[in-house]
Amino acid sequence: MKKVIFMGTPDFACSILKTLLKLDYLQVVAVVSQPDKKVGRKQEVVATPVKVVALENNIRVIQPINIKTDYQQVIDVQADLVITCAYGQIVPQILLDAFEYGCINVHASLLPKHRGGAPIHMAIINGDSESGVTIMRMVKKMDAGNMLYVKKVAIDIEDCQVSLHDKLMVVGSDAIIEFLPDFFEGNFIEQVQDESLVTIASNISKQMELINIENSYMSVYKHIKGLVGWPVGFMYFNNKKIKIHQVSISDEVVEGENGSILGLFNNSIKVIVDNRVMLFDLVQLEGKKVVSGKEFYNGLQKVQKELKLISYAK
RNA sequence: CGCGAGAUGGAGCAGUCUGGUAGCUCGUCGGGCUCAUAACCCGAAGGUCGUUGGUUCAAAUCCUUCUCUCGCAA
Repeated sequence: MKKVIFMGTPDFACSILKTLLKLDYLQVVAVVSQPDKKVGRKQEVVATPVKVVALENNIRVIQPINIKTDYQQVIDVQADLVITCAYGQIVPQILLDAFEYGCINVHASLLPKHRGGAPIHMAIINGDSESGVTIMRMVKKMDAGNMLYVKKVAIDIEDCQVSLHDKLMVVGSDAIIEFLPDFFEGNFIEQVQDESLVTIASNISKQMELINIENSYMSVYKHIKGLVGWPVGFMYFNNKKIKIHQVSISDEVVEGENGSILGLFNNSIKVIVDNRVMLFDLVQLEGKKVVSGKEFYNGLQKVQKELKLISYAK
């Protein structure tokens, strides 16, 4: 029975943790997660998803403020292996060296592409045709360690950040199940990452949430799709922010200014992008709830229907 | 007490500044028309304008209490 420490924070990491809990040849002896944070307008203190799962399973939870200095209690746990997945802090070298089997990480991209904190978002925004999960050794440099196991998945045209996230949760769990037995046996190959192919998927910045409607059709579409769920891309309409929560493509070709609203198709508004029709299915005006394109359109005054969706304020 | 927006028939909104007839785009129901579209035409039902109290001859509208929703910031 191997003793494992799991380190992770968001929902994505939960599925990995749950998978580990099902394996009978190892025991999760502790879980490390980010400190509870104040969230939302009311600033309520909320536990991380991984912490919630750990507590449900009566596993000890360690939440270092800064693991760079606050690592001793993790070492004291005395485990054989550390598995991390979207933990959110840089793990110091002393921890990387502290365990017999070392530290391995489950990363939601096909390394060396999309190293960093937002690999799923960037895979969609980039228009990639495939993604996957890479299990790798951890080194000091972020997501740069040797690759141990890769499992791919195709990205469909309709895939958004949320659907790819869900796919990768399944793939990640499968990868763990397939890989770990061989890993403990020493039956695996380490592959060095090709540094010339590295791309960085840093966390989504404020600026990246603004959709530039002047870009090409597919890049606008993929940009919106990549931000679905969180943080959700936006434009401006009538001098207010409008978030685009869901979008579809259409083959209809039209001439006209970008952002013009042509009317409705089913429950979506038809918007001109790059001389083609794009369907905005779910939108949300600043201060309002999420509504279908149809509901949004019904609420517009006659003059407002002449207004355009634009990518700059005023 | 972090900043801000909002609550109006079943849905989404206007009307509030400048108090005085409940409005728009849909949906629903009834009827008509029809080989096109988000179909079209005629008619109908449906709202104590979120909650409390106040000002006034008169409050959706002005002041006030509370509740809930959402955007931003974290």
